[in-house]
Amino acid sequence: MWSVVLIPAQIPEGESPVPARELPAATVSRLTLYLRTLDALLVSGTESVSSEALAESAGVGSANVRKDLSHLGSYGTRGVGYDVANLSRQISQALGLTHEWRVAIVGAGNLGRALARYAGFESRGFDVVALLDADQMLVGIEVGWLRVSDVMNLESVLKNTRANMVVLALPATVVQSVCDRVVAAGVHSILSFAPVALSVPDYVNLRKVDMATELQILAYHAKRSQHSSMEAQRRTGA
Amino acid sequence: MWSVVLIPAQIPEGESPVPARELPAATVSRLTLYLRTLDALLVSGTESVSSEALAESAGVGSANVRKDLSHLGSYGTRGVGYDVANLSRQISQALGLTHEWRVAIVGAGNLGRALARYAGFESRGFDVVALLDADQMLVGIEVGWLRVSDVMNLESVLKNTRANMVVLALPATVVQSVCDRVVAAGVHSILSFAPVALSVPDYVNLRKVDMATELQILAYHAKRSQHSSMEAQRRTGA
DNA sequence: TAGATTGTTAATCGATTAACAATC
DNA sequence: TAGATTGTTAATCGATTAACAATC
Repeated sequence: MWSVVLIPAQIPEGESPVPARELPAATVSRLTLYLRTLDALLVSGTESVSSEALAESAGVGSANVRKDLSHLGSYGTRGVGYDVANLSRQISQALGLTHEWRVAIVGAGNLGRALARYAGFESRGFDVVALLDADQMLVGIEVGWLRVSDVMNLESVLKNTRANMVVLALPATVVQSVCDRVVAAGVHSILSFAPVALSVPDYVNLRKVDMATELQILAYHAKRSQHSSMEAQRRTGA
Repeated sequence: MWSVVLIPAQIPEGESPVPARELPAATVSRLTLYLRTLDALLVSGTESVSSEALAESAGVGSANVRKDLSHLGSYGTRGVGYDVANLSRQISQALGLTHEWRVAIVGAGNLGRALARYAGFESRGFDVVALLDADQMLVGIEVGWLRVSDVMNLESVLKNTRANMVVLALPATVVQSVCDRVVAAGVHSILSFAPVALSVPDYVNLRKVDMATELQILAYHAKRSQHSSMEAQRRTGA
C-alpha cells in the first residue's frame, strides 16, 4: 500500500525568508526582551550568552527561553550557549525589524508629544515621520524634529510621509473615526492608546496600550496583598 | 465508609469581603473593560445589559464574559441580563477600586508629565499626589495641580503624601535604584514604563508597560501580513 | 574525557469556547 | 407559556515547566 506524501515545494531563499510557522504570541513578546539584552551584550563585547543568563535578564525561566528560541531554529551551541551577534540578527529578522517602519502619531496632546520624543522608538528602527492633531492651537508647533500637521490632511500626510504604522494618542470620543480613516488610507498596523475597543476589519493589525487598565490591575493585586497581610496580622494576634 | 468533609468557616461579612478565590489574570484585565462599558451605560441610563452586548464592546466572546462574571458570583438574571448599576459595583469592589489609591509619579520628563495630566487616572479613583524628578531644571515647575519635587526627597514625599502606588517613568539606567528606594520606603505597588526588567522582592506588585515592545510586536504581525499578501499576489500571477 | 548547556519531550497548568440545561 | 439569556460543563487550545538525552 502506498501513501501519497506531499512535500512542500522548496521556497527560494531570499533576503527575508518567510518563517515556516507563526510564532506564539507570548514568544513574540519575550523575543523583544531578549533582543534588548542581546544588544546590550553586543555593546559590551560579550560574545556568547546562556539561556540561563537571558532568562535572568528577561525575568522568565530558562526553559522558556530555550523553547522560545527553538522556534527560530537552532542557533545555540550545546555546552556553550548562543552567539550574541548571530542570535540578535536572527531575532531582528524574525520580528521584522530589518524592515523600515515609518510611524505617524495622531494626537499631539501630552501623550502624543511624549511618544514623538520617546527615544525607545528611534533606537529600534521606528522612524516617527509625522505628528498630527485637530486642535488649531497645536497645528504648526514644533515637537522635536517634527511640525504638527492638521489631522484634516491625514490622508495626504500618510501618503507623503509613506507611513506604514500609526499610533493613536487620541481621546476615546474621536478615536474610532480617525481609526477608520487610517484604515481607509491603507495603513493597517495601528497601536492605540485610547481606552476603548476599536472595531477594525480582520486584516488590520491592531494593538492597544491601556494605562488606566494597568493601574486597575495593580490595584487588584495591591488590595489582595493588603488583605492577606492584614489577615496574617490578625492570625498572629497583633 | 465515611469521608471527612471540611466545610470552610463562615467569614463574617464586612465592608469589603475578601473574595473567595484569586481571579484569573486574564479575567482581571477584562473586568476593567467591562467596567468602562458599564459606567458609560450607567450615564446613559441603561438599566440592564446582556453578556452579548458587554462582549461586543470589549471585543471578546460572550461566553468569555459570562465565565469572567461568574467568578464574582451570580449577579445576572437569566432571560434578562445583568443589572448595570449592581454589576458595576460588584466589579469595582472585586478590583479594589473602592479603595483610595494615591499615586506618586517618579520622572517628570515628557512621559511623566503626560501621565500626571492623564484624565483616565483621576476618573478611576487614582489620585496623583506627587511628581518627582532628579533634574534641577524640572524641580519646582508646575504640572497640572502639582509641583515637581526633588527625587532626592523621595522617601519624605512618599510619606507626606501617603502614596500607596508609584509609577516609574524613568530612563532604564536609573530606574532600578529608584525602584529599590520605593520598595524600601514601603510602597509595594509599582507600575514601570522603563524598558528593563526590574528585580523586586516577591511581595512587591510590579507591572510593566513597554511601548517599544508593543511597536515591535506590531511590526512582527505587519511583516507577516505583508508577506502573505505578497504571496497571494504571486500565486494569482500578478 | 568531564562539565556545561542546548533542544525537545511529555506533563501540567491555565484560558477559551461551544453547547445547553436551568430559569427568568 | 414562549423567548431570551444566564451559569456551568466539558472539550479544546495554547503556554509553561521540569527533566533529560544529545552534544559541544
